[in-house]
This record gives sequence, C-alpha cells and structure tokens, in this order.
Amino acid sequence: MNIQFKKGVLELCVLSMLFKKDCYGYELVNEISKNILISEGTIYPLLKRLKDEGYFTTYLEESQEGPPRKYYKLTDLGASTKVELEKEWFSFVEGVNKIVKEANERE
Amino acid sequence: MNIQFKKGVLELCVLSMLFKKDCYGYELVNEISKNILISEGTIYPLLKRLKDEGYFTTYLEESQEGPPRKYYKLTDLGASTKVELEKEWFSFVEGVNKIVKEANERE
DNA sequence: ATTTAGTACCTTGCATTCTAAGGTAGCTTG
DNA sequence: CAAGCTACCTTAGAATGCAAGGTACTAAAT
Repeated sequence: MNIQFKKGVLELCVLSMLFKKDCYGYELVNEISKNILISEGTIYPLLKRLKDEGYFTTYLEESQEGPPRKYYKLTDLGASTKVELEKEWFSFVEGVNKIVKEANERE
Repeated sequence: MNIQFKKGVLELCVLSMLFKKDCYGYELVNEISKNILISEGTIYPLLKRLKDEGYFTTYLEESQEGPPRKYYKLTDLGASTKVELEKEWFSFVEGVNKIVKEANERE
C-alpha cells in the first residue's frame, strides 16, 4: 500500500468512523485497516491532534477484555468538518481521475 | 485545496501526463493545475527524483517564446509504473469511499 | 505460578513530500 | 530598457505516516 496516498485522508476516515458511532483508538485502527492499512503509531498522535483542535471529546469505559478504553465522540465542529473534508475529497478524486482518464485516451 | 491529499498522487499525475505525450516541466505545472493546484517548487524536485529512478529520459528543445524547454519522455519502466500506480490509486480510493459511505449509512 | 498472547494505551525519531519564497535567464512588447 | 511572460531550478520549512519502542490489563496455556 502506497504510504503517501494516505496523507491527510486518515483524518477524513477517522471523522467518518466517529460520525457513525463513538469508537476507541484501537478499534479505529482495526476497522480502518480493513480498507486501508494503518498502524497505531499513526492513529494515536492523530487522535490527540484532532481532540486538541476540538473535533471530539473523550470518555473512558472499562472493558472485560483488557485495559479501559478511551472512546472518542464527535463534536458539532467535528461533524461539520467531516462534511467539508468529504466534499474536498470527492472533488480531489475527480480531479485526479480526470488526469488519469484523459491520459488513457491517447491514440 | 487540501495539501495533504496530494502526497504521492502527483507522481501518478505526472506519469499519466507523460503517458499521453512528452511534456516539459512548466507545461506539466499548468496542465495538472487545471485539475489540482500545484506549484513549480513541487514539480521540479519530483521530476528530478523520477528521472533519477529511471522513469523517463529528457531532451532539450528550443522555444520561440522563451528559454529552451526540457522535455520528459516516459521509459518502459515509467509506463509500467504508471499502470501499477494507477491500480493502487483506484483501489485506495475504493477503500476510502467504502469507509466514508458506510459512515453515512447510520440510522 | 509463570509465560504467552491478545487487548489497549502511548511516545519518539525518521522519512517523505509539498510549498513558499527566492534566484537565473530568455523572449517580446511598449 | 523596463515590464511581463516563459522556463528552468534550489532551499528551508511544515505536515504527517511509520517502525519501533514502552506500559499495563486480562485470560489461557504450560
């Protein structure tokens, strides 16, 4: 998997996951990795940054399967940022696809 | 435009453009910028790197409108890399879209 | 009882790559 | 001859993903 593709997109992925439901960090790594391989060293600093920027709040909950889980809950700011980022993402993909497809139409 | 989205994708864009026809650097900036805003400071180091890696050869041609242009011509390695990168790109987009779309299917 | 494996949190230093800002130089037009 | 466009390039800075490391809890296996 191309590492560079991921830059900036993981933020959208995290916001999207949390838009669906509250998640804890370890869960995010596993769920997102089903579609895009990522590591813990990527997620935790990102979660910290996004929390500092006010995109979500956190709360702890105990688990029967290990140490307590820190859940992340999207704020209104987080939700509206998700919508913005999503738009930007689709428009970006469209731009790239246009270049790629035009190139393949050579005679 | 989200800077981070671009990481790694410009390589695909450049290879795609050159797959269509030989181009010079300044031309690549302008053509790609029609779909994705990029600056010269991005392209020239990238072209140098990709040339060093054997993705294309170069030749000079004089111009009536300014200084001579350095044209980039895709090698076989460059062309096959373009095909690989293109596949990775589509699969990556699919992965991200899956996450985004599933998140929007919450009740 | 101790080890192993899985869950779950986190930090640090490194690598990559895009950008802004700057520099050089040719050609054309006023 | 100055301005503006074309065309090349470099440098220092910012952003972010990763590997590798650490801590600690629980449960199962030895």
